[in-house]
Amino acid sequence: MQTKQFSKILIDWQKIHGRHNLPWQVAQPYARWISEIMLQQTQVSTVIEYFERFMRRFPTVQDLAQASEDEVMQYWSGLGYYSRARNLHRAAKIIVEQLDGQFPQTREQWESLPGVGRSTAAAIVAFSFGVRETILDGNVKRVLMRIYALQSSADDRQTVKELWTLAESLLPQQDLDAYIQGLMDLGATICSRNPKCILCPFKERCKAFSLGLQNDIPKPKKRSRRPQQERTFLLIWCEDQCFLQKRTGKGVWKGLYSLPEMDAIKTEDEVRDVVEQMGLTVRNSRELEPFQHDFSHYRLILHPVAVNVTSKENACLQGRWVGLQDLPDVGVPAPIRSLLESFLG
DNA sequence: CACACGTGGAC
DNA sequence: TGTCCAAGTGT
Repeated sequence: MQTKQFSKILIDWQKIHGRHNLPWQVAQPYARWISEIMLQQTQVSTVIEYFERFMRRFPTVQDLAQASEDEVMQYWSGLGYYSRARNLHRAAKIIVEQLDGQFPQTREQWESLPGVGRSTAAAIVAFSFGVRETILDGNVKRVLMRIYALQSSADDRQTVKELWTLAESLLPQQDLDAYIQGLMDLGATICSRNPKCILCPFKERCKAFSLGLQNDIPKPKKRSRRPQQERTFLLIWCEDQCFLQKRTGKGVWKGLYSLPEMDAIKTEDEVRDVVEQMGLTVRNSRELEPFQHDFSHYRLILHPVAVNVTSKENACLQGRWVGLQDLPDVGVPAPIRSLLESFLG
């Protein structure tokens, strides 16, 4: 297929059937940057509310740079992949303090900021400044691999390299934003995992469709079985508040507030000992129903133990006490939020 | 370079 | 219930 023909079909389709009223569809680098980061590995329908709330609280890069990390995490709470929020905050400080509040205007400059890779950088400069750069996200990979019937794995190093080259070669001279948006819209709404080929503007030209291979491309990636981990979570509570600690070490949920944890499944007595060692006096305790939470790379079985203590006063305790009313103002992992809401509510 | 990094929805 | 995976990046 000719480059010009490919882009014309896509742009014509996008203008009629694509998405035009998403809240970040403005030619402003700040809004584009925030939305692109939020949209990494996250669906549009999930992002919309987060984006609008985030932009109300941090309308400019200066507002974001000046905010505390805790507050940024609060606004990201529930979205997942929290390194995105930490990197976003770091990058905002760099833009304000080192770049004099001026946004980069090239893909390479954006890529040097934390959390911004090639595809995100390309989307930001293309949508904000009309720079002729291509993206290559999951949508674009799927669309191109099907249209050209590329049967290798979408993660294959050589294939990815070829896809970047192919995507660049297909870039039009006009209507760049409709074209890029069209690639993503087509991938998200038509050329999805279970493609709706009948509705596709490329149905007469798609090699995968003509070969009946649309459901086999791209090849699903083989995933090793998830290991399972059991951990005990301490609901230390007093007067309608629970004790939370900020997670700082390696592993998931860094930067969020969560319950103190212990390895493996602990008995009530072991938990009470630990709480007493924290300098608190235990009034009583009880085990709550265990539940599971799946991460992309492992399964966690949470064993909550509620421990009622006599006082919140303790100088050696590093953390904060949180009640149901405060919960919306704290960055908390999704399953912990759900546990706290049911326990405190 | 394979793996860590979250969550919720689709099937 | 299991599995896949959605506008990827960092290490």
